[in-house]
Amino acid sequence: MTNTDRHGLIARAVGESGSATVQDLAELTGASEMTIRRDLDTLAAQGVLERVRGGARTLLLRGEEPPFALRAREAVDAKRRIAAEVASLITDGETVLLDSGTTCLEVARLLRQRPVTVMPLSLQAIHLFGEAPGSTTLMVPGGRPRAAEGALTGPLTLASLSALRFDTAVIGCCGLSAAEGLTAYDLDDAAVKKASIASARRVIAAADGSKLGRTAHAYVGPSALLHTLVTDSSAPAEEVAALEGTNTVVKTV
Amino acid sequence: MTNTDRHGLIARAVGESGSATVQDLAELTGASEMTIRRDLDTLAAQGVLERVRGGARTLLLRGEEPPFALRAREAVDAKRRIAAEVASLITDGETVLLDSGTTCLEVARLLRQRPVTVMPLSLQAIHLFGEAPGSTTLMVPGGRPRAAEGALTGPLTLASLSALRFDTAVIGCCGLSAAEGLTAYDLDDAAVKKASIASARRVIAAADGSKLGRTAHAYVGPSALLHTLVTDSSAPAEEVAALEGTNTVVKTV
DNA sequence: ACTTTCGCACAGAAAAAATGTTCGTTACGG
DNA sequence: CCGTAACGAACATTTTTTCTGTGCGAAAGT
Repeated sequence: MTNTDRHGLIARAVGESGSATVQDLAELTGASEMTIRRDLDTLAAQGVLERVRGGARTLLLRGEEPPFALRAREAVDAKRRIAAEVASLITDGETVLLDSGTTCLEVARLLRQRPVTVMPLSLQAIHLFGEAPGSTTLMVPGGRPRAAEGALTGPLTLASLSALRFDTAVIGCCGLSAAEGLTAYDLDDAAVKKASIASARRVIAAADGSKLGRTAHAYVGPSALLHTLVTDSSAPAEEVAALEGTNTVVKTV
Repeated sequence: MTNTDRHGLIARAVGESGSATVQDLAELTGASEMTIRRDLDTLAAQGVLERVRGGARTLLLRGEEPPFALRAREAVDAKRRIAAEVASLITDGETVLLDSGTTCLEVARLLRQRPVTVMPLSLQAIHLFGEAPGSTTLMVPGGRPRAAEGALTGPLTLASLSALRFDTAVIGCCGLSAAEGLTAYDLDDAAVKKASIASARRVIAAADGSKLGRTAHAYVGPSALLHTLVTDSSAPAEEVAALEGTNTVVKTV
């Protein structure tokens, strides 16, 4: 049991039951209470949960966007596979616009060292490219970083997007359905996605199955804007069929 | 002797004599040749020196800008002191534009956790703020990162600057004299500095003594544009006097 | 006032990084 | 084409760092 495993266990336990005491978690993981306290502090700092005296409480159940650190723990395998497929759809030499979100971050990992021009819309992805200046050309959009992930939003971001054109935009989403279209948790985020789609010749959406058929608050646009959707086999079949009816190519990995 | 010490020794040895063999360096540092090879690979990746068969060669003596990783090793103390003084000149609540360069990076370290709004012009500084989202508000400018430091330049950067106004701009420079004005190594960099100065109400230059009286290729503007100059005691006295004659307040730390 | 929880400080344990050695492979100079 | 020096991969060892548990006094809640 590594510390990361334990963190995962704790995050899941707290997330499922809504809250947990330090004692419970110590018993569950086999670690000492002191260790659990340290873990909880760490996870609280990451925005995974909220620290309360005696234990911890989940941050969900409030209609808010799940914290990035929490989302990053979910469906990692599916995201990796989806990202691999997306990366394979991108040809060397292309200019690529990379949206924020955990799936797109995986795509960023795969694009490193490849001869493409990339403009990522999150600080985390920018870090990835900035640290290993390989054959990839990096463009940084302006903006104000939002939340733990550092998703760039605001007028500067929109201005940067409107000044450029891309071969491909890789878009993540919080909700997607043929009926309700593409939706995001945050209005600013939605505006950025809208502008991203507008400045790319080809739009690839990367969304694991849990996103399909779901609708979030902020509307981005109709699903017909997407040229390709890459998802996994957990996607609801009827939703996939409906999306294919709107001229979107659906690839299931 | 830590590995960092050894890296410093190697960098200095190669820098002074122009080149060195693996054997020489192994003898000098007391480490094995394998370790030296690994060190040289590391330093080469950082852009401190160039790897050649049998040893390493300096990257200087070619009229180019000294690599960032090399500059970062020089005059660290002076830079820290200068940065501390600059940070003390900035009031809580201000909006601050932070130029690229090693000295400004030190200022960035000191501004973390302080309640100010900062827009750094280098990726390295953006990383600093991005990782510890304290009470500091971060703004990211657009642009193309240049060189190892990730100094942002280009039309996107200029557009970001022209869209905003700042209370204070902290400017680093490669050369500064009362007669020749403010100069930079790179034309793009100079353009960014020019725009930075234009969009700030107050301009603070941070330059250790070695920069004063020196002139680089790209002209930014007259020294009178600077409201305050923070430098250290190694600055040539006549140059300091001349700058004070152009309405610039000079602070020596 | 009493109990529980916290978190610091230290010591030991575990993990990670750095280093040295060996040895087969590769590049350069005759 | 061969010999020599240099290189770098793989492994063992050492060093450093990080993680973890325990004891104890302080702080928070009841």
